Amino acid sequence: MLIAGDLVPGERLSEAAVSERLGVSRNTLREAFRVLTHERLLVHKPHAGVFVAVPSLASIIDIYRVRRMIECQALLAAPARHPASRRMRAAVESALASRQADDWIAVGTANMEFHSAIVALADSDHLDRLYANISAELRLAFGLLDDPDYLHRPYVDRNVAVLELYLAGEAAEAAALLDDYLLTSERTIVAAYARQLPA
Amino acid sequence: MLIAGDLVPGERLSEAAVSERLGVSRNTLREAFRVLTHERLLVHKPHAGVFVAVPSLASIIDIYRVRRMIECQALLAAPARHPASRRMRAAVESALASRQADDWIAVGTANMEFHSAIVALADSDHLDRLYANISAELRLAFGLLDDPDYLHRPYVDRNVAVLELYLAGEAAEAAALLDDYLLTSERTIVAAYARQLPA
DNA sequence: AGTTATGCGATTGTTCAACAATCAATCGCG
DNA sequence: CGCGATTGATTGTTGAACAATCGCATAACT
Repeated sequence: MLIAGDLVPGERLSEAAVSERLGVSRNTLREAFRVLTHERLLVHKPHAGVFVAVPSLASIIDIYRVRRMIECQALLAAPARHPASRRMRAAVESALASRQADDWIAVGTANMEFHSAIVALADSDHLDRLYANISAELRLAFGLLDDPDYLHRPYVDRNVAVLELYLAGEAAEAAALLDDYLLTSERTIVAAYARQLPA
Repeated sequence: MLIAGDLVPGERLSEAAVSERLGVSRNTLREAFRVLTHERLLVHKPHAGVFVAVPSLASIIDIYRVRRMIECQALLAAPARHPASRRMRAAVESALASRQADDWIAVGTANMEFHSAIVALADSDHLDRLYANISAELRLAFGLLDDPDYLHRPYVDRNVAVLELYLAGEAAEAAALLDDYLLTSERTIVAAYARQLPA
């Protein structure tokens, strides 16, 4: 429900209401709340309840800083023909197909899968898990701005270019392109976010 | 108890026993177990219970890979005279004092604080949290090998050198030294670990 | 004898009900 | 109109209960 955008950031989640809604007991629900809070998707205010996290501007900027560091390093240090490159290719093709069908939410998830595959190039469980968390948090932020076309369209072709460069063995160029790409993406999101936040 | 080494990796934690030992109810304890499991300090086997995590060799190698990537990047990109440099200096001095007193556990925690401060140079909440998790996991591994002298002694002087270089504005040299330092540290740990594991 | 079924005991998974602690909003009062 | 006390609702925590599941020891069988 959180990553599907069914829940509005900032919304308070009553234990009684949600547990009845989901058909589980309060105690079981609290266990789930604890881990989701640890994943930063919920925030827990003692004696006040849990709320759907509202990604702050600072948090978004932080996320992009981490993404640039991790994704670019992963791409730079990746050996040629790493197994994860199959995932990259599959994600790119899925994005292209979804763009053809004008399904921009699918394009968005395909793009995120592409970046997740890039991180997988580093062969690190810890980085994979960190990236999964970051992605979920970013999804929450995306849910706030509703214009998937504008958000995801420009990056399909860039992903193709990054993939081509990497497959051609030009890792440094691929990383540089990715870094620039992430910077502009960050700028777009931050702008849209700042525009919408005061409202 | 986990990071203090009171619990042996692999040990099973009975809900009833631990809840009585700590004076909390089973439900409350299960909430705690859930987040500690999410932090990788415990492992949860369905219908079998939770166990103190046993850091695998693969996990240790992974941790060092992540450390090299994050710490070196943080050091490289850090602006001069970053606030966190005070933490670095304080940690180094604490380590020196503890070495004088032959308190090698204190030296170990001071060294870890030093590296935590390096990560703080990146000004990233997400990286700080990731590093806290990694540190706890590493502490668990250290608890398995009991020779704090051998594990921490060689690195006090290296930390001094890294700090000096960074403060002198030679970030690249500092990062290079740190990278080499982490590589030899990893080698030492892995060797000691592999030596002790079969027993 | 060795191996496979079987039953038992113990532990986890989950729920429910209850109560204390705490917070927020309402109401009353100066 | 501002401020403080009271009330109401929600969270925090506990204890007990029961079903589901697993590991193990016993028993049966080839």
